[in-house]
Amino acid sequence: MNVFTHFRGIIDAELASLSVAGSLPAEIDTKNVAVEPPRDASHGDIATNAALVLSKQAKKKPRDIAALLAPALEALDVVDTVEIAGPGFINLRLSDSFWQNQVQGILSAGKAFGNSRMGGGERVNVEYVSANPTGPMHVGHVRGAVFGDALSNLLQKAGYDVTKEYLINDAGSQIDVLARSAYLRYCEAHGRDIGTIPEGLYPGNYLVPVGQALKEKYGDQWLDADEDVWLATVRDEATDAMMDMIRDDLKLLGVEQSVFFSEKQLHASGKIDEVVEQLRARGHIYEGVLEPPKGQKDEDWEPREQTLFRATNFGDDVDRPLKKSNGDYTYFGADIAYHYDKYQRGFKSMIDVWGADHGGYVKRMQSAVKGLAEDGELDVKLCQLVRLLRDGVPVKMSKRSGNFVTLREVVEEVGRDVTRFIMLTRKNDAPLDFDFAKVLDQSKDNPVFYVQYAHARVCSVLNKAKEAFSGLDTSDTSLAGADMALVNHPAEIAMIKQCAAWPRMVESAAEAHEPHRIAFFLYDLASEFHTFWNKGNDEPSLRFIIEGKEDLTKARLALIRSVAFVIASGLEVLGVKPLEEMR
RNA sequence: GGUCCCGUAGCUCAGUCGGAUAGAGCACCAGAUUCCUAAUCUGGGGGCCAGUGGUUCAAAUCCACUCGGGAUCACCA
Repeated sequence: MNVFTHFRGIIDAELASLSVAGSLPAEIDTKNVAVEPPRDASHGDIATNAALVLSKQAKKKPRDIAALLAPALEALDVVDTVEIAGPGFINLRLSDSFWQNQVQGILSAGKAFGNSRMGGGERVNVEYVSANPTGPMHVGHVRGAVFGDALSNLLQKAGYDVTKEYLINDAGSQIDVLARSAYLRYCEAHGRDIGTIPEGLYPGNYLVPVGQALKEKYGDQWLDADEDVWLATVRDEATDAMMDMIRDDLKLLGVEQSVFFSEKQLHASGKIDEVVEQLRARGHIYEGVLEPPKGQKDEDWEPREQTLFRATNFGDDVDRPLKKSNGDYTYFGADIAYHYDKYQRGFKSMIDVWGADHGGYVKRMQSAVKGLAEDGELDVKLCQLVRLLRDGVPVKMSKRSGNFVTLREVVEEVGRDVTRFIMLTRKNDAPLDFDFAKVLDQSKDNPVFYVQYAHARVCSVLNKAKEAFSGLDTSDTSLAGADMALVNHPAEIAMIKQCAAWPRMVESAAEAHEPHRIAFFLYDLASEFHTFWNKGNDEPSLRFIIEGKEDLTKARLALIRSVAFVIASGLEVLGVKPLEEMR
């Protein structure tokens, strides 16, 4: 249960009955009322600004409203004290027994603790990665992949019905380049000397096996043939091969999307025409000439009449072209149709995860969604660059020479779990440093290690306890029956409170579409746990296993088992496996 | 020139729908060590939240402008 929404319900009910009693106006708007943990723990466990928010509506002083509300809250069994503080905050302090009782709930929920119904089963589409199928995944793709995946998991946990999706950009001119590059390798497979790969084609060795496969499947029929003979087939074959490779790479990272949507199919199905006509019918499209961009001299710029979408009607800066000079649709044109397709498939809520270099594209896409469907919602999350380092020294990469670090290399060197966790240790729109040495460091400076270590320590204590008390049942159901009243040290209660904050964390992170908050929360929780552990060094009576006191030991085991469940629950969102022992 | 993102302790960064005395890690300073895993621990100093103005009972948070850093700007995706 989410402690704060629980009390929110109680406070709302009390406000309503004050309305009925005439102490507050009949119609009150409580949507800005917050029931949350106070920033300063000395203010208690739960704080509400209700009196402040309602002051103007009720035409009463905040502290007077607080005084109306306080008695009913004071009357609750689980509330120890109620105080009216500062300008009119109401601070509640809950009884130890209330917190102690939370442990049982956590143990019975297990890793499902924190699951929320906030989303109400609403369908959400999260599109991420969508790397061009022209080569293997490289580090630049990793962050978006991990972010999108964790965000999807997070939304799922918060009660949304999430579809993880990938758009295959298999229609653009880069696919022709891919096909020509693969064709060269096909010639090479037939023993031709291809020399150095010409500028503008993909030089990577990963196309060698594709050339081989083409040779085996199609023989020598295309040698010395015109491009229009083989291009279409090689395009398809090469794209398929690249997508297989990309799916394998993603699998290494633990990313498995359920829908792979082909841009080419979008063109072929006539969907784009359909959507453009629909926009035209709504008056969002016209033929016109754009102003040249200011401040930047572009020699090639020439005024030209083209098909434009009135993005400016929806907050964009200029209207955007839907067709290229050769009559083909622009990527934007196709993308509008793609988003409309998602909408028609039942996703009113869509999230796109892009690299930060696509930031200039956000407004026009959101404009298009608004232009097509008033109730459609598109949130675009931009992921900033990852700086790869090795012992503090930047790793040099050059895309031109094909010398980039691949996703596979990263995952094979440091592991999936470490890669995923580190990618979420920064806000998505802030740049992130990824140091091969530091992420494997086994010290508290490394958040992955620190969190994993906390989980492993709990597992280790549970094992030790079975040795200390022969026949002790440490199963979750047994621990759930422990006498939690024995766990009453302030540090223990604080530990429970932090675990109990987990459901609220899930909801707020999901609402903000910010999975990194989970990583920070886990770090804080682990930190609290380690600190508690260390207290046992100074004060042996605070250790988890107390010889001769089986009931107390069991209660403490129940507590730390809860901590482990919350950590496991959080790691699951991040797509990281909790460790039962280190190394 | 337009647009978007960023600017918080010496460094790297958190900061929830606007909420009470702005937090953490590193670094620095001072202590601790027979201990369930020392793969260290405890405590301390350190801030004009880039700046100015505005909205509000209340602003790091919202709005406007300025400064500084990055990204991007029809016919690529």
